[in-house]
Amino acid sequence: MAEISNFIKTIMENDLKEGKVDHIATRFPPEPNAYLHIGHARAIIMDFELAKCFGGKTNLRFDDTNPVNEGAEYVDAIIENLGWLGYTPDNVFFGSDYFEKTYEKAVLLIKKGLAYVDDLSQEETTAYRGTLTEPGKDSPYRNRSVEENLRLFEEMKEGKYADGEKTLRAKIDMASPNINMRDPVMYRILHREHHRQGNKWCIYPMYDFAHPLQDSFEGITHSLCSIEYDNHRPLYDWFVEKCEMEHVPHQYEWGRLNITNTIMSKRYLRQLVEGNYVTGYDDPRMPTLVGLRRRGFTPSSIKEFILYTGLSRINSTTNAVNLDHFLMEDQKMSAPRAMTVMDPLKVIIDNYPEGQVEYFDAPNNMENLELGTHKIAFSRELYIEREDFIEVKPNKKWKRLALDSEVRLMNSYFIKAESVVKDENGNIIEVHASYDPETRSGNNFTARKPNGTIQFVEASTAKKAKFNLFEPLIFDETEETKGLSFIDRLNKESWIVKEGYVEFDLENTVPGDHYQFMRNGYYCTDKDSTKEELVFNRTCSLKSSFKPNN
RNA sequence: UGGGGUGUAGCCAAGCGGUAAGGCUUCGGACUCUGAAUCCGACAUGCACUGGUUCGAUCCCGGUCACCCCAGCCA
Repeated sequence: MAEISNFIKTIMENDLKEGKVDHIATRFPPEPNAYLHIGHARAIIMDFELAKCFGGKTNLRFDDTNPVNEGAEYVDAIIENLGWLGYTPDNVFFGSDYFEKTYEKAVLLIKKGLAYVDDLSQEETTAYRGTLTEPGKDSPYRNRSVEENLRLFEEMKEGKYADGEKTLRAKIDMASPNINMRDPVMYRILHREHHRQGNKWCIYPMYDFAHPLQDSFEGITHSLCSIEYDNHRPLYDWFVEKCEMEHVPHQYEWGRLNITNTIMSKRYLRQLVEGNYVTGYDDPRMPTLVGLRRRGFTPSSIKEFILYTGLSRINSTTNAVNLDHFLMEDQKMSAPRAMTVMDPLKVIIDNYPEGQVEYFDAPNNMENLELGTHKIAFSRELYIEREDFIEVKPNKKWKRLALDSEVRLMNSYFIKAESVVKDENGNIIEVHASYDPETRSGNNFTARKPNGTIQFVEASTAKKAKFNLFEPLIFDETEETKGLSFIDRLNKESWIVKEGYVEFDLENTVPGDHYQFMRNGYYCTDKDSTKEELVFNRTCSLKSSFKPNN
């Protein structure tokens, strides 16, 4: 695995060296309200790998301080995804586990005169906050006595007030140029059932108040988050200090990772699912972990991608080919290689005995012979890829089949195309060819060089298959689509299904199996496969230096 | 327009005062029972721009420009 190296690691090294910390502890804090995607994978991998570098620990902490959208089904999915990536948290905690302790800290702040109960409505709060360029003004309730605040907060907790009627706010500075410091709300009233706490609470702490406390309770040393929280760091530090936290965690930010032409925001992902633009969160075109998995991405390919991509404080958009590269790197020595025909054209070997079928032993992976061999059938009737045949060779660079020229059928014989049969519209429906027994695979035949090597499948034994050829969801970014909503920019032609054949050997394949279908690229068996027909998702293509025009 | 963050090649990204790592992409060439893979080779006199300090600046200082984030009782 690639060695991890980035500015956060340097910070950790220095903190350790300078004695600022004596251990490293990180946490991955998802809110259980969405499926994890590749962006989360980066956070997970960084949190775990960075801690691992120093023999530290990493907690999984569900940030469930807002009962509105959160649910247990996401908890299980997140734990499962983490396991898939190969990580076992040292602890699994819930932010809601700390509600009692968090409440006590809020009381402490009230007692210190640093928090107050506010009666302003939501609209009024917004108005009082001021704008980016104008300072806010103090709430008329800002100077209530400690006793009154204590009583009111207690009453909030007891459910005496309706949602939105009151809030608990930190008393900081309504004129701060940093809007996050203008008396942020610490607690809001929400008469909602919590997925773990039930109806025990009707006040819930806000992220800004809860998060630093949770980090402290757990002894987190380096609290890593994305760059948009940069503005919240002063507040994070303020709460840690004013709440007199024994352990002092620190927040560090990094830039978000985007992939070209895909959408990562949970809101948009949800729209794609709910609008039936995709078949679900595990649609192979989705950037979710379950989607990538179904498409054929492996945990190690994702890890390598993340580790090689690195990180900085810049929000970056990596080209999707980078992802493909690491998948291919991961698969090339381990995925069995097999022949397929996705757009079949019948070839009849006229000089091959009718009714005879012979079998060849083909290596599963020419570069890794340890993977063993499989049987390839050969007979008088075969299918080749339609694009691998042309009547008249366009130029000397054409490396496929053409009339009067010879190619090697991979793992079997040389064949020479002799004539074609066309239908009434002039389309080629059959190619007649001859084979040369001398050129049998394994004979080390060197007397002639073939024009090239192409794939084939034996007609009577091949199994039907469907190939989902698609791009990950593409969101056009052109001049014409500028300003359109993301859903209107969605390229709906991004899923092409081809119906063809695979070698019958793949009959015993299981959903999730990986193959390289030679020049067609890497594929993964889909769960939609049936006994009659296998379904494959293209995971990534190979590079091709073939240009049809040269 | 207040505050904060960030600008190193087509895309990521190291570098933190001593003369621009690495990966991906791209382009040549060799090899090939995959037009793949592999192997060789090429690819920033330049670090947003501009002044200054210095023997020396991508690194330090000043100015300018561009992009991103912040006005939820979301996280």
